[in-house]
Amino acid sequence: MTTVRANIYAVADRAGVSIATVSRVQRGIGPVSAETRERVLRAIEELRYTPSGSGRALANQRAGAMGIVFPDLSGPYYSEVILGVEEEMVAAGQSLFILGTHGRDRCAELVLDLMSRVDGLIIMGRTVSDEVVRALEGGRVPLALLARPPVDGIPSVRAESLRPAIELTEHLLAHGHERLAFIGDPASSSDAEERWRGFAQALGDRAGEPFSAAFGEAEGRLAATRALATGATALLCASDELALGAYRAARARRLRIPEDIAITGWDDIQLARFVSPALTTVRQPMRELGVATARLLFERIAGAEPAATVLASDVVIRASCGCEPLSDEEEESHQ
Amino acid sequence: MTTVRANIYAVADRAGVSIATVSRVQRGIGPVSAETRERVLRAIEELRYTPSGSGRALANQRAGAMGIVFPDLSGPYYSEVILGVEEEMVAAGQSLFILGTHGRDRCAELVLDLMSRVDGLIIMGRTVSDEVVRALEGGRVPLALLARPPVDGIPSVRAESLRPAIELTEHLLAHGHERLAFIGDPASSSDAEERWRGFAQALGDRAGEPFSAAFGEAEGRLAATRALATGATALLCASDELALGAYRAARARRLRIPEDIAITGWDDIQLARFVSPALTTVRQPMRELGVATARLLFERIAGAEPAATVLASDVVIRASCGCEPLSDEEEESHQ
DNA sequence: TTGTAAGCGTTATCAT
DNA sequence: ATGATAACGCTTACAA
Repeated sequence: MTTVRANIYAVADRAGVSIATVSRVQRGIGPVSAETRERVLRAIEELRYTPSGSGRALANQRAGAMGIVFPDLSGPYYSEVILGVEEEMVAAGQSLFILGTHGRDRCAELVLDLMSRVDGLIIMGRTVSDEVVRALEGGRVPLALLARPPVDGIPSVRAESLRPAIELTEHLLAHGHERLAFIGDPASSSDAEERWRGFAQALGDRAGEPFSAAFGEAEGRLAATRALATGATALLCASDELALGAYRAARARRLRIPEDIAITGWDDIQLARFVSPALTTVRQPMRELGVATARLLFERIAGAEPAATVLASDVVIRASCGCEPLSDEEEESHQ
Repeated sequence: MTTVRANIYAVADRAGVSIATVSRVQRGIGPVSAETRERVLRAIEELRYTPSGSGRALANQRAGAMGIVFPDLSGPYYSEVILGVEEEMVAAGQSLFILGTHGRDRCAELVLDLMSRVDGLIIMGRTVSDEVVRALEGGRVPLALLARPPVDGIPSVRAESLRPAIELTEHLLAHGHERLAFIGDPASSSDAEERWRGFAQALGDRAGEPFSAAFGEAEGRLAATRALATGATALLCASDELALGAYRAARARRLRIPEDIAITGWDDIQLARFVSPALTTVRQPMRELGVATARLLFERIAGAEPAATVLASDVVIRASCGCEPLSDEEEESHQ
């Protein structure tokens, strides 16, 4: 089954040349006579020769690969961001390793192992602690952080959360709400934490406490139920998924959205446009987050010291906050 | 910035032993005296030594990595499947490369390059032609196919489409529909092709022609508009995204779903439960597809000749076909 | 128990 | 224009 692979010596033998010549022909560099090239190419073809990645990596002293460590691939957010990274990497001729931590312990070992196979590493979100990040840095290859704040000198790319959170909270206030509640766990990620901070900042001493919930529809439903029990009339949720849970909690209580209870989300997943009423939320530039992080990593590898980047996020007003629904045309223009 | 990395010689020097001993200690195999081990471990720690992946791969004659080639990461389907692959790979101690083709040409080169870095490769969907697959096989490392039919002797894992397509079509027929239309492009993937075949088979000479559309909401809307113009009263869509497009086409025509027009999807994305009316669709075991393919690949690498696998898909009846909506409790039991 | 030395498959520097 | 040959960093007989 596993065909024995032809190596550069086999090709050289077959073509009656040295391995150096084969290497030159293979990579299309250096001086080779047309006739020799012809012979070598034929041998390569006949033997179906492909250079070994590890041999090449060893000789080049570079793996030609990068890695990304992410918490989970569930939901549209992570996959979109990773897709951005992937496209940028491939465009730069690099292969991309992915490693999901899935809340696993011992993932530091896995990250370390991954690190030994790449020329650069992206660490996304709350996968490993700042401590581990510090330990990793300087260890082997350059790091870039994604969707988390910089750690010491290690730059990161993330989307802004504070300003949109304030804006959204003030928007709910402007709708006349007095009892607002925050659904989400500030401890779960730096993004969630910043959204909570914006909420609290806009509300001052009226902020109360967050109704803690991990990301996820079921958790959102539970937390929202608790919030509703306190008499809240507006729910600012840290993710669209949580908001969907809140929708269900509201329905279970026979509350109308937005008349009885206003709900907002975060991320602008496809679903946000389709639920009824359409969800007011915040759009993050997911793809761009990935692209920008890949570029940041390249710069670091090249020896530059790029600054941390914060990309803009935009509040998308739809109907769940109490505003008039957007027309289809207005929706289109958002795409 | 890029710290020079300590290699096995540096550690050996520091500990005053040979590189063989360092290697033994590092991997925890072979006889080493407690005292020596101690010294070596200290040196490893002080120098922050991690074995080079490429050096190791070269000496071991195995990369310790696998790869997956996928068409795109958009939508929940691909990311879920890839997540299944990733988890299984990591559980088996393998790293995972991802390569998206995004409809690129010249991706055969990229695949070839990837192949030279891995011990096994998963090829998903319509990324590369059967021809290229054949050329790849036997070239270097074992292959496993995912979401496409086996090619020659190369086994694959996929979800059944024919039976559910027939079942769904008959269900629409049972609702009294006489003019059914298929939305989707049978040429876009083997899955779509099989769904069309099931549709056509159940309908016999009443099947007509498919209203071709790539996967995607916008395409679905266009194709559905054309289908509606022919007087169709039931639309079987090859994906949930297409079905969402069909929803919009129906709304634009002021048609009620399901009273005036029945619509079904495929995939059971999260959205399917939230649109109104809830979407009747077909659920594929996405995660399991990934897991099963990873296992298949491992078996092949181990020298076995595993058979192709077809996993079951289930029709999920909701409201868009004309049935009574499921209660929340019934929904839960589906999860 | 430890060390020596021969690969593993490339690239790159010299000679020729 | 081509060919020896020495890295690259590791694993693994085989010797001591």
